[in-house]
Amino acid sequence: MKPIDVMLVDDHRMVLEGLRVLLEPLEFVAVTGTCTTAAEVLTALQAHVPDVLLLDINLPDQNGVDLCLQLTQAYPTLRVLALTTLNEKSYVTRMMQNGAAGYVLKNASPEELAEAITRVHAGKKYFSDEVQELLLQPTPAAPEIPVLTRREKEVLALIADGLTSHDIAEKLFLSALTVETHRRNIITKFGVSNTASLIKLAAQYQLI
Amino acid sequence: MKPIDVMLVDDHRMVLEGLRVLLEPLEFVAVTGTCTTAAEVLTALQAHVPDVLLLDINLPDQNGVDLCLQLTQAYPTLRVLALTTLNEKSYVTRMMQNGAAGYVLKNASPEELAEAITRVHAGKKYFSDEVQELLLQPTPAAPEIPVLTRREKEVLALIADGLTSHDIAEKLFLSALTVETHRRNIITKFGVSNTASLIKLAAQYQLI
DNA sequence: CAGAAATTACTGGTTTCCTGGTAGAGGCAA
DNA sequence: TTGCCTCTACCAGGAAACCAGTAATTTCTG
Repeated sequence: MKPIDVMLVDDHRMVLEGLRVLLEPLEFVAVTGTCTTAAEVLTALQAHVPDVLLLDINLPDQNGVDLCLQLTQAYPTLRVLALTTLNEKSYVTRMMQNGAAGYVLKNASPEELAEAITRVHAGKKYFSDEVQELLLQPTPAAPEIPVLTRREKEVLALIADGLTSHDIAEKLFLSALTVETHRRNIITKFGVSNTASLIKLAAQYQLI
Repeated sequence: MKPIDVMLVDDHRMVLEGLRVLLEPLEFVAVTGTCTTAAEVLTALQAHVPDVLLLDINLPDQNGVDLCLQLTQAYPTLRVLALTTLNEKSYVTRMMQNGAAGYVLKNASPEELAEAITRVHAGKKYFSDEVQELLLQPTPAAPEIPVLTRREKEVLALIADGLTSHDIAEKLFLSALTVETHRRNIITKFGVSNTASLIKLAAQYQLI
């Protein structure tokens, strides 16, 4: 039986060499190439598309999340298996949305790597146990960040810088009464009743 | 001539295998052991102290910065060479303060690794080029964060939550005039003139 | 082109904040 | 025991913010 054709992608040569060594005893796996950059991957796949690609997320010239999308669209038979230290839900979901077939952490044992390669090659998904636990945890709801108009954003920034409505009016060539109206509208949108909690929320939402 | 006795420490086996492979061709280097945790290192060094220890910073059971101090104090002949992806000045300075003889990034070539090992074994220091550049960059001055008393912190938090001085007085069982005085003192300490910029700075300094 | 949204500005009022000053009591450290 | 710091509280007044309402003009979008 033809062994699974595997290509390795990681920005560190020592990781690539280590992977080679760990996969070498597996008779059903054949490591046919290694790359340290996204550019190298793109060039290599023009000549030869492997069955499975072990793909790090941190690459020097392009992040692995975007590269994954690019590759899985261009080569539908390719199975991408993320191999990373980044155990974060947002990375996992984005990689899967971009066509990855699996997500493995770098602390995986050779046996786990072998199983992951086998499963994704067979058309199945594979996740490290830790990653599965992570995915099962509820995602806190994103705060309802108010939508501000262009002028409101300007006024908010100046409020946060400590300017009074009178100061802001002078700076923006407006009437102080106009600024007061903008101020009122901003406060209403944030659902607060004074400047202190307005600025606190704006800082939390990184609007200032 | 006796080859340099080197021990490798990293939480990922694939990195350890990769390092082995990269160092194997070097006749003046002998890899005598590998460890994936701080506990393993401590046990191994009781039996045998190498000349040079390649030490990752992220370990599962103890961080490499503290381990470095522990090891260099217990084994004065041991040369510790940090090997990490963490290219941050604070890590570099802390590792060197804790007795490390060198700091190398994981993107180093085998030649660079060889040179680093040789130099630290000879009693010299070694830094990757990127690390040297990093060390030469000026460190931005830390902001002068005001020191608040216990009561001031309480009042500040409540101000940030949008309470008026009257509300705060009720909540803390104080006179509103007392709260006004605390407020004035806080504003003076921050060197601002209104609540908006007070709360913005407090958020920046992570005091609320 | 029409309708909606944004922007501008106003009236009149109340509430809150800020400023400058003062001072006594309690706790703590030298 | 003394001196300093923290906390408490007060006075008076002006500045600023907040509140509720209204409305015309400009810009944007479908």
